[in-house]
Amino acid sequence: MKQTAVTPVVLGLLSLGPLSGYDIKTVVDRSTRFFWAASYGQIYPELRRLEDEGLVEGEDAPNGRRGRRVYRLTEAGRKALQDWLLGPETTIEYRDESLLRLFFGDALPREQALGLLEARKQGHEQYLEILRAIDARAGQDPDFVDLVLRWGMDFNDWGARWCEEQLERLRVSKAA
Amino acid sequence: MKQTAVTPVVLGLLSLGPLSGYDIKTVVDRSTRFFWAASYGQIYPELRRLEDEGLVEGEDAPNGRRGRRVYRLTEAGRKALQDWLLGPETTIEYRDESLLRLFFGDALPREQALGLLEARKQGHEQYLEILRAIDARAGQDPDFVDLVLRWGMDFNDWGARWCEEQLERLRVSKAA
DNA sequence: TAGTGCATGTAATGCGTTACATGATTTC
DNA sequence: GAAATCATGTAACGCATTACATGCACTA
Repeated sequence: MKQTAVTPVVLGLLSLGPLSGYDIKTVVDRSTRFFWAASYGQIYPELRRLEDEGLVEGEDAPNGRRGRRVYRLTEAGRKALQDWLLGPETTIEYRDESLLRLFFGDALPREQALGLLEARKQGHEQYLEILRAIDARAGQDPDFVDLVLRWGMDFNDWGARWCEEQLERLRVSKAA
Repeated sequence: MKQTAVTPVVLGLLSLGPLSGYDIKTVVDRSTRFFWAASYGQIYPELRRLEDEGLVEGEDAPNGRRGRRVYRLTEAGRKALQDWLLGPETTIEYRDESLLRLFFGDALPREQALGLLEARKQGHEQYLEILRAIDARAGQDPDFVDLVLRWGMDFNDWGARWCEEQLERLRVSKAA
């Protein structure tokens, strides 16, 4: 079975219930996009491909005259999702621009370099607020969906504290 | 000035001292690749582009008959790096496959889903070991290079603990 | 009736990785 | 003398994003 970056998201979201391509994009933008984005240009072709492979089944479900096609996971699709979940990890790729900046902080006067740390801290704090807002309106999400949201909040909380600690440490070592 | 993903790494690494394209790739693979990768296919064309723009200067420094070209940052290049360091953040894109798996953990029987968390924990532990090994042989790195390494170790330490805590919490809630 | 949201889809573009080619030098 | 490392470079490929096109339905 062919795998691209979008395959597991589509399969995974459909495991939570039937969705249209548009729905999938909407849900992605409200949830996984924080650690796994997907665009229309990937989603629609992928849905057709998965249907050809028998992993999902599409059904026309128009709203009045407006077309709409809803997909649901087949048994084979659920199996494929589980195989992926239990299989070996393939993609290990992070891109953290703020960390890259920090890494080159020595190219800046000390005060401005510390500003980079301060900015990172604020980034964490803002992120935490966004996630808290999502958390507040989150109803009864499945356990592991909830777990990942919790991770996001805990991580950003930790990250903000870490920056603060280092800021203090570096300010002291500068004074020394 | 044109910016691609590889621009800041090249400029940044050259700010620490003159390097060849090959050197840059080697250093990247030992340091930034954890949060910012780069390939030969990006590095070599980028060096020429940056030279055309006057941000770096290349000098032939062959070893015997074997060609070698070493680049150093110009004043304009240092300025460009600083501008980037202080400018607005552009790329915010994470890909965390392990988190994506966790997110869809509900599609698995409970025990196997908890295995996903356990696997993530082990991932953090292994990563931590790798970084500790780097830390041990790290000599006198610049402050902020050091800071980022420290971040990596602290983050993975935190991550492993977090997984452990959640594992305990979920095991209890299951028993309830 | 104008604007927003629903809904599907594709073409162009840009970019990064992979794989390959070439050859010198060092090390075992 | 074979293997690993140094060193540069490019072409092909795959993939994801962006932008665009189209049109219905609801609501202020």
